[in-house]
Amino acid sequence: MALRESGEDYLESIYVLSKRQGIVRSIDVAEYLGVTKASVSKAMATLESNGYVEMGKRDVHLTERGLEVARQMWERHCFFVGLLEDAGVSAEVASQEGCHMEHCLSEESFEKLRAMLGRDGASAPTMTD
Amino acid sequence: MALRESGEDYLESIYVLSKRQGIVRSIDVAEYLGVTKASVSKAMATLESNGYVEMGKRDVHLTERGLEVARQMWERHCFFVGLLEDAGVSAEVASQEGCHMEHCLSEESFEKLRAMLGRDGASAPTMTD
DNA sequence: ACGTTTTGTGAAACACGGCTAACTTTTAGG
DNA sequence: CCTAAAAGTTAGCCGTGTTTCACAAAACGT
Repeated sequence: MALRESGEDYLESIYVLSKRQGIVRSIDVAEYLGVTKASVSKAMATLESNGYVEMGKRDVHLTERGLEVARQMWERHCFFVGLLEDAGVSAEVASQEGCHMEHCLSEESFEKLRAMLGRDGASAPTMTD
Repeated sequence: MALRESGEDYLESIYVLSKRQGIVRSIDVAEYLGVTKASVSKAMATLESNGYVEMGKRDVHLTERGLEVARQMWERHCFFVGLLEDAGVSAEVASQEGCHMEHCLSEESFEKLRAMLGRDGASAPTMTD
């Protein structure tokens, strides 16, 4: 089953939160994404059944497969946020809007775009985003 | 009621088709977007009740309000498709993916991005897209 | 160790945006 | 004209992703 935009967002947030705080619980994801814990619970069940995450008693973590997606999303997030900020968009708005742009492109198109714009990760947002 | 991504797509397609052929019928929109005529019928009812389109007996046309949105979407479409094509993405893929990117940014952010990348419409796709 | 608070889950509902199928209305050919 | 095809509408369904509300389970302070 293919990953949807919302699934990618959940994976990305687990990735970011795990770098920030180590162990990630559902409630952390809910707060980070601004959804209810029930939504996270349901989403995690789906992601687990598709092999993207594993759920312990009180934590969630990415599988190899989930990590790959999460890293890719985060990389794109950084790219688009950086691009928008360089264009003069506020950090807050850039972060919000970059969140949507990161799901629009195929891997191939993204790489081509990044190559052309020559933003090879040097200006990635900090982990505190 | 705020316009969703799909609503913007409908408006944009009416705009493009009206330039191409003058009068636009629901069936034309359905074919252009690859959805059923039932879907178009439903969407038009919503768009009409929100003042974006007006429906005659056998045609649909944009109101002032709808036209403004449609033009803006088309402008962004051209921008993103051109950008991706310049990056080496095929016309077909660029058109598909640009279709999604055009809904991600606020007016303000888009203008800033366009200003920075200096693509002031010179390389807009042709109307036959 | 007990009770309270925090966290997670389950059921039911909703909005959205698609679909099919059946129907009506309009158009157009013979 | 009259009928057949094309276009439009309506009703009902589905999948996705939310929500709220009630409840279960775990963690924690005293």
